Amino acid sequence: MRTVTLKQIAEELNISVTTVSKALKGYSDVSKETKKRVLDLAERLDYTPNSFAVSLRMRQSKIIGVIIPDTVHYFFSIVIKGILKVAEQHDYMVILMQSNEKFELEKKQIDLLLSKGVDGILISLSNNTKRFDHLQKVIKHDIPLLLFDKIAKTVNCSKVYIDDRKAAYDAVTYLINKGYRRIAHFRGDLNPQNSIDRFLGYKQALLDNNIPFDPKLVYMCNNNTDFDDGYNNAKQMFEDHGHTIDAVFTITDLISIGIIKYCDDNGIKVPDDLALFGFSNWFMSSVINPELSTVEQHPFKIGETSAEILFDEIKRKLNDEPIEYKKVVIPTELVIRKSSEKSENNPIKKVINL
Amino acid sequence: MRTVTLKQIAEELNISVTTVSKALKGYSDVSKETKKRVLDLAERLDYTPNSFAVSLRMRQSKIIGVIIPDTVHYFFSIVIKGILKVAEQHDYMVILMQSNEKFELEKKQIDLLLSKGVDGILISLSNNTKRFDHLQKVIKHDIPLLLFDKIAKTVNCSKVYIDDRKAAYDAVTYLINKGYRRIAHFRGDLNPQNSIDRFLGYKQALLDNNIPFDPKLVYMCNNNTDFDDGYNNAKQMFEDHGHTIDAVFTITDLISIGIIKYCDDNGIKVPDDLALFGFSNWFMSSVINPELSTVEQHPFKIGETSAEILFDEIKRKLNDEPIEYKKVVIPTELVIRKSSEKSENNPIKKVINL
DNA sequence: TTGTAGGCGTTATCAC
DNA sequence: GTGATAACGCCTACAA
Repeated sequence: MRTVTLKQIAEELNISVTTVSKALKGYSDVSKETKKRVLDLAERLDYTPNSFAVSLRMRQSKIIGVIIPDTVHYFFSIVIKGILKVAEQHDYMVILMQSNEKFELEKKQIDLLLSKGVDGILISLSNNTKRFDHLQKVIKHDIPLLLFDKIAKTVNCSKVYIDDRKAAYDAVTYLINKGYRRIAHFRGDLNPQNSIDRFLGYKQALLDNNIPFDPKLVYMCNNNTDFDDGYNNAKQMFEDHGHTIDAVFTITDLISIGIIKYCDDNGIKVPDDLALFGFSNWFMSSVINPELSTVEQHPFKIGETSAEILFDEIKRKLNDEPIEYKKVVIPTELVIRKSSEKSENNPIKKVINL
Repeated sequence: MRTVTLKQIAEELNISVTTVSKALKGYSDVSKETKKRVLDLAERLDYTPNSFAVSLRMRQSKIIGVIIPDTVHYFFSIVIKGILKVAEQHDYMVILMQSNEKFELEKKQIDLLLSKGVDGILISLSNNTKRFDHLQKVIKHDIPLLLFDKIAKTVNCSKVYIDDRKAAYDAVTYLINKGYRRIAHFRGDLNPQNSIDRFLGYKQALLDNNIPFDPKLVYMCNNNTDFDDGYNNAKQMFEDHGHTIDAVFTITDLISIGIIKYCDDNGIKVPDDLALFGFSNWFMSSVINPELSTVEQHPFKIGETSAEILFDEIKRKLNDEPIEYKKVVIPTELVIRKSSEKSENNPIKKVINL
């Protein structure tokens, strides 16, 4: 099917392209009658403007780019959902790319998005991104840019994230208040900021409660922080410390779930023998046995907020209004479930706002 | 930063735009020297072609559209990963949309993608899509279209899917061969084809093994087939039938996981009191206790294959080669885990190719 | 080997 | 109220 253009409508109606264009866009200086004729014909021919031409002319693509480390990730898939919802409301489309945690790929994808002329970019950095020239480039091109979740503090643009340190602090404090004393931490890689911050929050909570920090109770999850890390580290921990550990605070729910598995396999009872506290509130955590206490990050909100801010910046740029970069910290919440509650008759789920 | 165009390069070098264009595209009829000068300057100015102009001129966007019912879905997030991988290899970008299982939204999104001039569309239909005019429109526009997973048999285009009926048949047959006789089925909504097909496979397996089909053993999951459906239906089932049921085959892993939860809460042992067999091999199923037997659908393969076929069609269309629609059935596999194995010393995981 | 000219489809300016 | 014209940036047949 040959796609229909303004020109065709104009010829059919024996009027000029200009008039057709104006009629279609509801300009006031078109007679009611011509306007009706144009609209009718356009409707009948199922006219849709050629978006390449519009974009070329208007210097606007109505597309934003989104780069995340991985689509197969409960957290990110919800963030995406939030972004898509807001994009839709703003009549925008979303190009999605995943960096697979590779810096080089991320860099290339930024270039691709720039060359595609997207109106803005949302990105959650890969764990291996330590240089930010590619982000500077976006800024230099004057394309609105927003970092979410995995952010870089030194880059000058808007950011949406959570306070990992506080969230971890709250979780560990909760455990301490519950009476747990020897609390281990299964942390993530040394690099990513959230791994560092959650560790620092853990440490601070101990110190603020006069519990000595023992580096021997900190285990590193190198394997991209997955299930096996939890399982294997649990094994190691019990070898190292016998059953002297009260509780474990893990950088991610998945790690806790690995621990649960190890405990299941070895007749260790959660939470009675070992309490667990995860991070992220993956769906899985609410259905596993025992249900896992964790930190809710509100990924949908993160996605929504990020997109809202980006669209605001896009609009401002269009109107030549000044843009001030925003830093939004999405509040987290502790989700208390069975894995951290020793006594039997606790409520299954209560959410604590801190 | 003002973005640099061919014209600017041309002016700077005192040559024509044409020559610059040719040089950049490696045409043979440009002197080595001019070519070098152009390339150098382009490099230095960080020239990138304006993709709107290119698209307008070439009638190609280098973008494909993907519509899925929901991003927050283990299966689809892996499909997306497969699509993104292949798209990247083909130098294509992907616009992602989600229909939220709404027909109207799906329809609107098709229009948006068409108006955006995407080179092809991959779609997994919403459960509420019963009319296909919007798909016909895509075909009429001569835009390559491919349906995956949730397909419509009557639409004339390429398709990638699994044989739900056979997969269900295999799963239930497996249970029967294991000795289970009274096997219930928690099915999905009446409409979606996969819900119907899995039910039919279940039924057929019973009949082929001389086990009478008892409609009372079929429970409907209306609530968008989620965790609660499994939990509540399990409750209902035990009320209806006491402990006379051997096993349950569920339309989705999540339903099985709801059942596991109910059993946990009520002292019913899986698999000893009740065996379970799910569908989809969600990640969760491998870490829950007991690990869940299920059907592997190979979503990554589905994504890859779908994208490959689409790009092939896009290429053929460009070259005016004939296109023949493909129907690819991705083979499924049973993943046997603990939830279906009564005796204690079975291997934790074995994959059976059927 | 280089350049001229036309056109992709749309929009904006300005003259009639 | 209407339309001619130019421009967005690029590509390419054709002329020089």
